Amino acid sequence: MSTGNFKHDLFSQFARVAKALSNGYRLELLEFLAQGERSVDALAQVSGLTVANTSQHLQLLRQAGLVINRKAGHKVYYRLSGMDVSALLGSLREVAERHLADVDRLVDDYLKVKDSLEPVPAAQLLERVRDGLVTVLDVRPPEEYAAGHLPGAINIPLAELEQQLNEFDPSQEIVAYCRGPHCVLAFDAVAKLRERGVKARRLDGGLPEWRMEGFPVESSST
Amino acid sequence: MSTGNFKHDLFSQFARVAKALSNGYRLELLEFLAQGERSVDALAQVSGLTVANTSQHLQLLRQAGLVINRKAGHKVYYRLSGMDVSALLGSLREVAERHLADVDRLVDDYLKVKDSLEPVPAAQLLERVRDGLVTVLDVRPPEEYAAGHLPGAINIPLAELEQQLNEFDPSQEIVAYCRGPHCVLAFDAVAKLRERGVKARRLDGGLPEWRMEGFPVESSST
DNA sequence: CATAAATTCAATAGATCTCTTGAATAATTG
DNA sequence: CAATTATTCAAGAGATCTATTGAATTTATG
Repeated sequence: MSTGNFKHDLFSQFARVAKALSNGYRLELLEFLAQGERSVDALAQVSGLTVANTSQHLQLLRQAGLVINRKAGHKVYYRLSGMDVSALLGSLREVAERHLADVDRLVDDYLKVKDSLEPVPAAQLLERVRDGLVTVLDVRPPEEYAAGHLPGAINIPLAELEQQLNEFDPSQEIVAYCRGPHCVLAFDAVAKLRERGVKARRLDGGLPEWRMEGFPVESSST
Repeated sequence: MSTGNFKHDLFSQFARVAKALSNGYRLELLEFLAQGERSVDALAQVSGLTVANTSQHLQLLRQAGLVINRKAGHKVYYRLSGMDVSALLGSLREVAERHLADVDRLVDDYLKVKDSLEPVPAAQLLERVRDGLVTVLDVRPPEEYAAGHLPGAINIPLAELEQQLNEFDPSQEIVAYCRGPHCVLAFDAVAKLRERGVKARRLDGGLPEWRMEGFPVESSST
């Protein structure tokens, strides 16, 4: 593999990492992994890929140094190799959003509410939670919530939000979050809550972004 | 291209950007472009690719939103579409260096001096330059120097350094820089200078990193 | 120890990427 | 306007990537 040309060899290695990111399904897997550790078939389920295919993608990600795995019983659990991987994904997202017209169009089409929903910055949320001014709502599936969530957040997956709407105090502001900046769950949750007259906003970013800022993360009994 | 699945479509777009980065030659081209605007055949020369091939790679980078171009006379000049692209490349570099054993080995093999050369952080260099304590040395080719360099830096390409060694005041510290964190030019320059008893160190990062920190950049008459 | 569950391995067809080659296009120069 | 220069276009061969399939491996369970 080595050509003896330092620069070329080095850049080929960098390219290897980028190549691992160059497939939509692998990026989806990485977003799931950014929520916390998951087994191969859990990932296969959420991504909609076959198990064998998921396994192959995960191995490729591992060879690129983006994820690591551990064996427990007859399951294999994968997770991100570090927070710098989340940072890299964030960088990729940002460049795509800023320079690709197609992304802009997509986001506009699907997240139309976007403009009307000024997101709450992480640092600001932390203050408000301390002052008891807001309720933090985690709308991800329970497994992801269990693997790690914002301190004090309550977990109501989007599907169940409808039923529990009347439990909310309309005077208390709700801040919802999910997997990341483009995760639709939080958008939908805020829309639903507002329809019912509940004051609701969206956190700027999801759990990985919160974690990257160095803020505390709570997790349920493992 | 659209599947109607928002998440999938969005991630496919992100993957498109990563795909553009998934080739060593394209990463090299991007590093050159991070120094400043260049024409297609200038890039073909420095990269060692044929012109047609270089053009193809550049078009792919353009479609991914990473570079933009302008036509002047019968030349086409390409440049990065923004500083966020430099940031993305830095993120990629960092992840690769931290999690890929091959990169570690490469860097160790070729940049052995690394440990003995504590690099100077950009902010620190700025202070020292103001106090007149150091001479800043740009060892890149003159075209890249002309396109932008650190304020007050003198330009002596590595090849010519040998001849001009006795011009340096041995009591004055030299800080050398080139294209980026793994650019060998600065490493070699520092090694050469030290051999001759000149106090020399390396800047932490190259011009793109300096620029990203928001420090001033000087450029010669265009 | 046989069976089941979770993951990986191996082989393959079809799609995509990359480099080369030679021609086509556009702008400049004499 | 013909010749030159810089870039892009188009087509094709060979390499690489991706999803599928079915078998192999590893660990737990009854």
